[in-house]
Amino acid sequence: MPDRVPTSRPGGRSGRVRTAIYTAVGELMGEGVDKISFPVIAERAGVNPTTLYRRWDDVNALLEEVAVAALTRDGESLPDTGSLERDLTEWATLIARDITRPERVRYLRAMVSARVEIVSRCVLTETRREQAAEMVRRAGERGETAPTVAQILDHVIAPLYYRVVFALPVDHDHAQRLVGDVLVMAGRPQP
Amino acid sequence: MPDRVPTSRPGGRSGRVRTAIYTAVGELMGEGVDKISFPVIAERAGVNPTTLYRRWDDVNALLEEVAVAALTRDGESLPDTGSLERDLTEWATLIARDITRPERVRYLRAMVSARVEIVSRCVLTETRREQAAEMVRRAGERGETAPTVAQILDHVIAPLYYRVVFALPVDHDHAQRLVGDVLVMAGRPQP
DNA sequence: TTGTTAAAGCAAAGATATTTGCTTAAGGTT
DNA sequence: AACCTTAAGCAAATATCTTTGCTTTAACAA
Repeated sequence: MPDRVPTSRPGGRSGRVRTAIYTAVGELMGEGVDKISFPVIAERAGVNPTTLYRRWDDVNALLEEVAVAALTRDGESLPDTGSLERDLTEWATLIARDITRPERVRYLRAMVSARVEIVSRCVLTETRREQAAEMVRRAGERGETAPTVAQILDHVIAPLYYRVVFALPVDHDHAQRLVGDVLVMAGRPQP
Repeated sequence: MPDRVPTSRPGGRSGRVRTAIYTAVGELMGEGVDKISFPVIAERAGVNPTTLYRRWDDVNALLEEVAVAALTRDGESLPDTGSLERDLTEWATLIARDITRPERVRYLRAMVSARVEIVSRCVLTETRREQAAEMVRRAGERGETAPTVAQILDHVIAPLYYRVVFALPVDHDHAQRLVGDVLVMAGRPQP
């Protein structure tokens, strides 16, 4: 073999350490600790601070990574009830329940905060866009008139996130009302 | 005189110092500086760091104060064109232009960030609510059918802020489309 | 197994941030 | 103008974070 390719090694210890760090961040976020620094995270994770300094540029980079991981792995399977109204209502209700959980709120706020990469924020919104598109597609196949994907994002997703982020009340009734509203626009000619 | 009531004294030097600090924060925010600490702000303001430590609990408290001040004093007078559609369109367009300015985006993100007092966030949303209520009231007086205030907040304001906060495009056309959408719901029976 | 190497631990040095006691400046009052 | 008081400035002490060179551990390949 002429050359040795340096191999990265994600398994084993490195993986365990990363898991410990992610868990520590999650705990601290959930507890509302407001002085989240590398030394603090390291202590909670039972890991040497140097490891954090070597692996991430700064605390925000780490927070971003954890937040994306937490916010994108949603076990929620997409509703498929045979009716767009019911699909949207279930979907919106699930999202409402999900993003009002305290750690989720903190993650969301962290994602939004100044120094997080724009691409990471797009990952979040992109997931919702794909889900909405899928439900609209199915509705179209059934011959239902449906709002556009943009309308669903603007009038169902946006209000939910807006309210969470600005600490306004969010619940099932609200989610349902949003869906009712957006369905009224279904088929409205787009300029 | 049996007792001396300690008097606060907002005028003069204290006021100048506070102004210098607010200005410094505004500049640093606008420049995208990401290591905003008391020492950094103090240097920019030409003020002693101790003053900051004595006046605010931490950097976030100060940032919050400045952000609220910046976001609530909007010179925008409320549109009053004689038509709800035009009022809303002008209003939404103004807001869109306003909140997409780089410093505003940073202030918004700062407001949203984890450690800001909930009451402060309410100040922001409350202003918008009052403006919407006023326009709806006028529309009612003219006998126009109008969406509810909640609908305007959910379907016009929320999408604008959502998009800004998640780094999605916002412009006049978008604002106009939102207004068109919300007007379709005008008069829809609320559950 | 055994060797190689990426990544973690350790410890000391360096840089920043934060606190604290005291001094000085300047509004506001008499 | 002379005084009292709040708040700012200053400087030294302290705590916390961040970097760095070196050592040790343990995953992976031969």
